[in-house]
Amino acid sequence: MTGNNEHLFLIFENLFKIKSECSSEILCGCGLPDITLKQIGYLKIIDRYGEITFSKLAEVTSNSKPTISEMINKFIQMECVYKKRSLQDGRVFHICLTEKGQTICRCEQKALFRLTEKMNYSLTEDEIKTLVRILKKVK
Amino acid sequence: MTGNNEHLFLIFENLFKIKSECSSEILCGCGLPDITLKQIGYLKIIDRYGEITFSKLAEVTSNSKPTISEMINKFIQMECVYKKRSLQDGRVFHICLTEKGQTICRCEQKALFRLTEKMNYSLTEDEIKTLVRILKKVK
DNA sequence: AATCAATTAGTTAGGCTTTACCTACATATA
DNA sequence: TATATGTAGGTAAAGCCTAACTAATTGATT
Repeated sequence: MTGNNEHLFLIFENLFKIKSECSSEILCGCGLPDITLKQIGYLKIIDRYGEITFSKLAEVTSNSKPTISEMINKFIQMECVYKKRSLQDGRVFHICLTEKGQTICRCEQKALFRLTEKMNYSLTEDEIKTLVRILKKVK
Repeated sequence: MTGNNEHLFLIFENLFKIKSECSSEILCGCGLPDITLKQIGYLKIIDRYGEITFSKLAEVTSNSKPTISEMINKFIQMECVYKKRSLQDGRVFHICLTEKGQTICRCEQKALFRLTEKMNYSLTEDEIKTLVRILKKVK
């Protein structure tokens, strides 16, 4: 029992390490070493909406509009988002993620995808089926 | 191939989600919602040394000594570390992690351990052996 | 239909608090 | 005297705010 758990721990520690190396690599590739957790959180909200106006973003993040203006200006400098003027209403801007912005907020998913690619590469089709069958049971 | 990868992705996404729920739970349990990544980084350095003096910590983190004093005072308030006066030299203090401090910087390991416990609980011994055998191959 | 006031979206200016640093100087112990 | 740590006071950046501004739209009124 304990021996098994020990083994499992070491095996999964290795897998988690591989994944976190992938995500560090992806994030480093964006060239924004000083990005903060808060900023990533806001990028994720923008990603969730696909496109969002300043007012709506102020509303959903419970911030004032000037705070959002400032934040978005910084994001534009960082090349994470861009502004798109609305055709219906000239006062309105839609905030969209750039490629880089998407990479940052989907970093963990991309890293996980790389990990599964590595598995696909190292394992046979049968082994993968067995793996899926067993791990499906874990709740 | 692609189908397999898709399956693997979903299965592991679930496992990673379970683990990250565990680590959030552990961290929330510490009652320090405003702790920063920098602070956690410094706690990990203290953990690595086991016990460390102010001067040494200033040296290894490339900070000035007053910066360390200030940081440690905050950590003491947060109940993450305590000071222990050296018996050999009354000028020297050793900085040690409290239980809470250890919990914070070993949070990811504890979460991984909880995940493997869940696996142990959900799977048979044979399944675990198969799992270990297969996953050992992933590089 | 033309116009002008009110409303709305976003910006600018200026200010506050906290984090995370610093230097210069003070205190206690060796 | 030299060394370990502490105190005082200061800086820059992050992340927030309010008040006042500009530009576009809406809608009531002539």
